[in-house]
Amino acid sequence: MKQIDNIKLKEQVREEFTAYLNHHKHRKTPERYAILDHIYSTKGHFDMDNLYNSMKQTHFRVSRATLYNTIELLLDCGLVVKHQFGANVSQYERAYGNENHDHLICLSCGEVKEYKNGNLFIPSQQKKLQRFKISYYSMYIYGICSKCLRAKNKEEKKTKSLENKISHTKKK
Amino acid sequence: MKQIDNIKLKEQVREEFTAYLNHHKHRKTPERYAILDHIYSTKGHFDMDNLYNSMKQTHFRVSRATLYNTIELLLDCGLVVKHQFGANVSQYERAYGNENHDHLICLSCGEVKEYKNGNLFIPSQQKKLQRFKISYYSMYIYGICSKCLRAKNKEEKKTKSLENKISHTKKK
DNA sequence: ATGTATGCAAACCATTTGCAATGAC
DNA sequence: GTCATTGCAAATGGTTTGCATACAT
Repeated sequence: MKQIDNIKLKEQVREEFTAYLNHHKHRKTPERYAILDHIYSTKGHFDMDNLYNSMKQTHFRVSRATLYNTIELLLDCGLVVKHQFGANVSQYERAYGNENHDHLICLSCGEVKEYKNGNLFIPSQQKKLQRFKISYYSMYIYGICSKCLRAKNKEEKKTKSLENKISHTKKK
Repeated sequence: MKQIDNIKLKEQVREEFTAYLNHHKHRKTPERYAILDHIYSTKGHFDMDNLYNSMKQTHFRVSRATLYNTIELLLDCGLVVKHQFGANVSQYERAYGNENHDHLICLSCGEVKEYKNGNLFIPSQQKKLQRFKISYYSMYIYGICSKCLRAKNKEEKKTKSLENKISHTKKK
């Protein structure tokens, strides 16, 4: 069932890409379709290194240069979205058939989690932006994740009990 | 009047920074305060090159290494916010006393505009994020700005009239 | 046949790092 | 006096670029 959905999705996406390539008079090379297909074969975020390595393992290896070229096209036609959370590498994510979601980024460990918001982007706000044609938006919420919070609390407890001991000793 | 406000703001910010430095047992060097002061002397976005060059022109020159060191501290204590819109350089922005706003980023010309939203971040949503302690958030809205939209429309009109002429000629 | 797209390797450039000298504590 | 911080210069590494070759049109 899900399998079938994904095949359908891939077809739709391929068509959209073809339309884009035609309209802009770009060539329809096998590399470009292979990359698109590969990106739409997995969910979640990826970076160029991920993509390069995982494609190398398939029968279709493409150069890094082509990867960068093609991702540029995919960004331009809106099939892929680019993120730059604090780290040095850019992260990418497929955009078609991908529900809009925010990103929770932990400032401590750097982990990025998706968070499906309700309908954050209220139509009334779109009105105010008449003079700006919105393609998409990204919401990044920075903070401390539960795991790091717990670790931090532990740490503080330790420090406090240590401080108490010291002041206790001093009093003596 | 505004002058005075800014002086007050700078004082508050300096105090907050001092508290942070004390708490983390970092040294209170003149460079660090000079950088903080400089950042809070101007509004809007800046990148490291901007900052470096504009500080070079004042009596207080600091090295790039120190700039990067200090900005790290300022990010950590929340006095500065970092943005990575599509370009290769990171953009920074002072965070204290700076109303929360979204960023409209033009995919065509790369211009970044601020957009003061209402209260986008509704308390009810915070509830759902109990397990994540929010420090701040960034909303990036990508699209085409009014200037580029107009340019694009013009272009398309031109192309169409040209196409018409050609098909007209062919018919003949 | 033409010229765009690919792959490779070199170049680029923002950021990071190593280390000697400085100065905050 | 001690050791964190500064400044300089070199290193790093993701991304871009130049160019010869391949191949979509």
